[in-house]
Amino acid sequence: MNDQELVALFERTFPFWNKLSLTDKETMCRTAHQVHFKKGINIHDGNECTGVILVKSGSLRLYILSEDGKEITLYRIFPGEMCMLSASCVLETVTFDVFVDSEENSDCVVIGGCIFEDLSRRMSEVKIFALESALSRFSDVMWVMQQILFMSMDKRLAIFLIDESAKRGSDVISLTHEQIAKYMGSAREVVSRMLKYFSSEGIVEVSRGGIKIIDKKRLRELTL
Amino acid sequence: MNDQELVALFERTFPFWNKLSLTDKETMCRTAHQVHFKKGINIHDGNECTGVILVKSGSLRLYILSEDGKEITLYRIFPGEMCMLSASCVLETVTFDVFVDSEENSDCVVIGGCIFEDLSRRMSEVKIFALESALSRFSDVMWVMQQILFMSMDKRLAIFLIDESAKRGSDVISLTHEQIAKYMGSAREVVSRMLKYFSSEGIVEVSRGGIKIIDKKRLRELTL
DNA sequence: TTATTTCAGTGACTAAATCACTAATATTAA
DNA sequence: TTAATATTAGTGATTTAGTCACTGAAATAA
Repeated sequence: MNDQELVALFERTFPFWNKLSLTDKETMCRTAHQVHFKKGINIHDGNECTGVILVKSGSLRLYILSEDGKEITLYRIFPGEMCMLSASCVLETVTFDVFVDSEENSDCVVIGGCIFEDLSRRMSEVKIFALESALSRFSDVMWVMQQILFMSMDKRLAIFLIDESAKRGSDVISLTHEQIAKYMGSAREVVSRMLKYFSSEGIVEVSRGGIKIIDKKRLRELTL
Repeated sequence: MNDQELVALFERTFPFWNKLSLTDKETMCRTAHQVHFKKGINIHDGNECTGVILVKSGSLRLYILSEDGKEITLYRIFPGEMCMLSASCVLETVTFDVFVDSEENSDCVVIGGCIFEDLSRRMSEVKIFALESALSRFSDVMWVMQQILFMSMDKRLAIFLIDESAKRGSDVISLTHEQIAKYMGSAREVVSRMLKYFSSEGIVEVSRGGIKIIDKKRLRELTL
């Protein structure tokens, strides 16, 4: 990715881009790291301030982690999207630890925390953008929490499968039960058993590493 | 509460107060409602934009509600604190519904949503304040979620009792099992049973409408 | 004092998570 | 091409927490 492409990326990601001084623009371009993350590695672990991560390709998963290793996926970050919560130093009001993993081989641009922090201190537009970005994820997280806290497993799994199939534009979902459980904040065995039930009802067809939706109508009914 | 007191309240609540124009200050004072809420009534229900609520006395409870009536308390608001999430129109990025009840007879000052909205559109300081206020609650909510999702009931109850006793500065906690269950996002029966167990272990003493902490050391150990 | 409401106790049941293990399928290395 | 290893899935048993349906005790109001 050359400088021109980087500027174009920043321009469409940051609404404040054109209000920046030339020096600031230059600094951002110069200090931005282009990083490739291999599938399955940890990118951010709540301790250091990794910075603002823009996803060019692949996808990231942001989650919270319990002492005994249980993970709850808060949301996933797809190409064109951004991860603001990994820039904890920019957002002093955010005090909980999040973890970010790459789900696939992912190409990202990382803007160092202190660069962004400095910018946000000097320019209210930048600060507002950072706060709004973080806050909009609050709503995503609350949707996840409402699902976990209020909905039955069959409904949640149905919602997940419908969403996933829509997102991929395919009736085949290539995920292991383990992965699905992680995304849903549940356990593999629970997902396996529920999929077996769905399968016995002719709603899906399960095979190693994949689920095929057979009866989308029935699945939709389960989401109501 | 007279005008002078109102100004003093605004001054210590809103860091942007002194940057407001005289007209804006005047508008805020004139339009602010002083409201008394009776114990146990619903103040905000996610539909309308109630506005920014400042608590002078009493306390409010902010919670989410499931379709079948289950409540999860996100946080409580005490004198000197403020509720920004009830001003949904100011925060377009917040899309989930919250409910607010008065826990006790409470005296509040309510600033209409549109007044605050107008202000936050014109002045970035106000917008930043609104966003930061909302975002700082994000962290509170995540702490609640981590408790519900990751901790066992005995640990959670121990934490709750320790917190509550510290907050009241007393070893006697005057709450019903029902109330405790609501605060903890659990069920009355579960709380009752766990309190019975604590009581059998000599950690607490339970009586109608109250719990007395006997062995704070043991209770603290449970929170680890 | 009685009636009603509020609060707490309890057994039975259910959902989901956890544990401990087996079996099947892929992948890698010899 | 096997054999070895790793990954993925299946399953019964157990535990935890939440739900349901009910009883009884205590407080408050009529």
